[in-house]
Amino acid sequence: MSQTVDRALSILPLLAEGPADLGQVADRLGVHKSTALRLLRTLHEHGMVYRQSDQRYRLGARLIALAQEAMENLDIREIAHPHLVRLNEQCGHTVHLAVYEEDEVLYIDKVESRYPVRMYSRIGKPVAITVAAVAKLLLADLPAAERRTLADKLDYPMYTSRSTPNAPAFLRELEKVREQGWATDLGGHEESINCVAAPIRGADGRVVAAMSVSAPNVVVTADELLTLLPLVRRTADAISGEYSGKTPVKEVTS
Amino acid sequence: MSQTVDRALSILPLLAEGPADLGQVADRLGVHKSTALRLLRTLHEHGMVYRQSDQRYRLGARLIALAQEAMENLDIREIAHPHLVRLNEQCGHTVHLAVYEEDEVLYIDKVESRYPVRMYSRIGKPVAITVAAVAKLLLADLPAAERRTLADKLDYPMYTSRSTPNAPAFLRELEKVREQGWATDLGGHEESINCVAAPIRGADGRVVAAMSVSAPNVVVTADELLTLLPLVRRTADAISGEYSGKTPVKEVTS
DNA sequence: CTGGCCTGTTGCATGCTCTGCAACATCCAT
DNA sequence: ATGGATGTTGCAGAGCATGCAACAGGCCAG
Repeated sequence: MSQTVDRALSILPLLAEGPADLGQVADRLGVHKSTALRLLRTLHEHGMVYRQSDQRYRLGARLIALAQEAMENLDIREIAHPHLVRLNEQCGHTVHLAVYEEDEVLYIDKVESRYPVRMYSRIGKPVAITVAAVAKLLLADLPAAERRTLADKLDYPMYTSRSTPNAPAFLRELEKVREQGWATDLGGHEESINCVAAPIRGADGRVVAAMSVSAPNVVVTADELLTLLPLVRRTADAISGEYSGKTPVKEVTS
Repeated sequence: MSQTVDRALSILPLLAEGPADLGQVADRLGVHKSTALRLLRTLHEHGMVYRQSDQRYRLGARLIALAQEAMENLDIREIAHPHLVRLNEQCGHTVHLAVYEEDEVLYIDKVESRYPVRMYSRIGKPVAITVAAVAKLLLADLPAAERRTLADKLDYPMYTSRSTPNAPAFLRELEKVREQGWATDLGGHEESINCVAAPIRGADGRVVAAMSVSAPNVVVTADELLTLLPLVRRTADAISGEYSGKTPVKEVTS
């Protein structure tokens, strides 16, 4: 809607791929160098980009700090965290918390496995949306029409032979997940890693977040992991209860 | 430099304080509601802000994802991480890695203490710049003029009775840190927590990052923690060596 | 040393694009 | 129903971003 801002913001994902110099930015934006320079300057003043010693630009520190504050403002996270920790203490595996927002699913919290083998994932990282158990739960709760639109828009990378191959298969899976009220990912993202996930619901019954327990085959088999399902669901329900019960009003001392 | 972008970006820190509605945003920007609306719409299209169910805006998921990528692009982090883990295995305490950028110091990596008592800090969180040991190291390396300018600009919150009280004291402390090549924070941020920190230097000898070991009084006394100094310095030097040695050129497959 | 080439920077005139206004829409509480 | 919130749209005017061209500075090769 606003051309200038639109262009400026387009610079950020571009720089996320790696540092770039003025010329490269101008080219990829399709604008004159001087225009790109002024946009970058403005971004710089706000700390959104940083100019490294070789004069190239990369994403700046303020961006990281803002994202940090953004995550701390998500109150599901605060409420859920102690529960996640407790679950981790009980089962020992990696526990994740994720939310859906505008065609993306993001991990917003994580408690590491106490086993030496850890999986690669990071808070803030977008989830493999077509295969992750938490993603299935979050998407399964969308209205059917929206689900279909989104499913068509997605790519279906074959991380492994058990990855969701295409939109129809994905929609069928979502329907199943929707009915059973929980989800799994059995080697769909990484061959040797399995997950069980359960939904966290708000007062109105809508899914506001999802949590999962993940473990590699070498630690527990998929079947053994599935025995944890009741525990995971109980934890998720406990969080749901607390989230719905407490006043969702946040007092911010500004 | 660019008014429109400037205004749009000003919205982000504003929303970081907490969700706000259109009117509040317009007021605090000093613009007409319709203007604020269009800016917010543009931010929304880029996923930088999110409109929650009560129509208020808050920071969006793309911001978090971008920050995530930004951190992954910092190569000091990749190089340092295994060293930090090893140090943590040796001493058991919380290990932090931080960088300075444009008047801010940020934690960019952390390995948690293996003791049950943990300290509150998060990756991406800005550091208490006037007291943290890592901050002192990073600032002590700036040119004297810049140091003075910055010191004047800062606030000096008295977190504890041992916090740095004002600019002159801070500059004196920086001078000392600069000469000795390491730094401590003995209860300057939280009464019962002490840190020892050492600098990580690039090929040109400039400090590019700083790392610290932190532990609460209840686990080890300040004196005991200080005995770890040689180990911390050795680790920092090892990282420095690897960072300088390797080709700093980053190949990006675009 | 000197010339060419590359990248980043500045001043300026043009006109596109952003702005504020006012009217409208919508919702809630009175 | 009626008033007053809040969010939204169309429009005309002008403020501001744009691209151009000229300049500055670094780097390499000759």
